[in-house]
Amino acid sequence: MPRGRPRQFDLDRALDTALLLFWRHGYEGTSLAALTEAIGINVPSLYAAFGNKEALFEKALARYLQKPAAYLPKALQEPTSRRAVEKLFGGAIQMVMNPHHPDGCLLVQGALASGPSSESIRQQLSRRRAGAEAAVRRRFERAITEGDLPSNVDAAQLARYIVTVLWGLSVQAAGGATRAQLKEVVEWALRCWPESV
Amino acid sequence: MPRGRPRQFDLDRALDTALLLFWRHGYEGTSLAALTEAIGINVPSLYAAFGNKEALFEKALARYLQKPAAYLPKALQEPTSRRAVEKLFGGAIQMVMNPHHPDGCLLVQGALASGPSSESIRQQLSRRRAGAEAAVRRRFERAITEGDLPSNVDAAQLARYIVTVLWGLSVQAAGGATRAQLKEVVEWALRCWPESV
DNA sequence: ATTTTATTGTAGCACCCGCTAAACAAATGT
DNA sequence: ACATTTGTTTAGCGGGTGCTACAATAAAAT
Repeated sequence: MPRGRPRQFDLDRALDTALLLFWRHGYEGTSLAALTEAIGINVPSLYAAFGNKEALFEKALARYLQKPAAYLPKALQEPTSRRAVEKLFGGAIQMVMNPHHPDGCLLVQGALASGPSSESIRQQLSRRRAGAEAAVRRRFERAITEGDLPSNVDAAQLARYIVTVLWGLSVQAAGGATRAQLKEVVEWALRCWPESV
Repeated sequence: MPRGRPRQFDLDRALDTALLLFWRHGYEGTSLAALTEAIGINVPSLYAAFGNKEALFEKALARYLQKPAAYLPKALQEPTSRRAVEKLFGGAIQMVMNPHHPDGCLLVQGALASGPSSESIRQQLSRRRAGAEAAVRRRFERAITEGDLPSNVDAAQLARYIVTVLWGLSVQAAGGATRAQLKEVVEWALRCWPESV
């Protein structure tokens, strides 16, 4: 057991609660008062545990990527690129429409546009989105070397198209689309899939 | 000339300035102080002219739909649905990448997620997005009756797919994508276009 | 010239923002 | 028992938020 007085709340549960708030209301739309009230602690405890609002968001974001957004790297492990993308979209819809948490993707809802004080958060989310796109691109590059995708396909272009639809799904989810509707969107999106040979 | 002391600033120019700020920083990220400073007036003048922050945003939004976002209804006037969609995406890219104003679409950047105090703005933008989708859907329904699109195509589904890509383009633009990259995305998006007959 | 109407400038409202100092409480180490 | 370490509590900081009362100003109407 550590030295001093033991913490009276669970760090992970607190992070989960913070994640939900940031997810639903965005970085700017989530106040410290809302965070501390939802977690059930008071402000100094939050600061002692997480640093400040920005650091708390970053830790919540890391938690987001490890848990709800883990469907993405997992989907890319599918044996074929086509099945990877199908699983990617399937996982995205399942996450984005999960009634246990807000609709949409934190990488999009967190801070698309923001005031000057939240610029760094905005940029960080932008980088994370670029990271997701890069992961998809690398998967397609591998698919090309494996003959799974035609060699005349530009992996970067295809990846950018796929994640563009992905971010679009997040916007649609925020607008109240249903799961069935998003599935239809994905079906349309994949009709252009380049057949091998 | 009206009765009292004449207004010392131009309403339309002020609205344009407000629009740019809301567009770049979102509704929540734009403070009254930033607005009045950018317009060059002080707060009571703004309130006398526009009501309050919410009303100002709504008027800026109306201006946005009439000017920068006018490409959408205009594109739908093209003789064929295919050319309408091509022009729609072309216009979107041109707007979303215009160096004279922020990257992205106000309907997406304005308030995707927000705090409780901006809920009504969020919902209003959501309704506007749904309105855009409905306009595209109606154009496709017309195309089906004209034989321009196969009758087995679901106009609502296709419209939802198209605007999903559209909102995705806005997110990509906010992430620093180039015009050429967005054009490639659109090219991929349209490979699935249902051929007539 | 005076009254009327509308806009502008000054000043400040109540409230919320992110954040922190200082005292208190609960555990461990010696 | 006592000091040390750490978390919690209370209280409040400076500054920003959206917004408004009030007086000064500039035009038209009489």
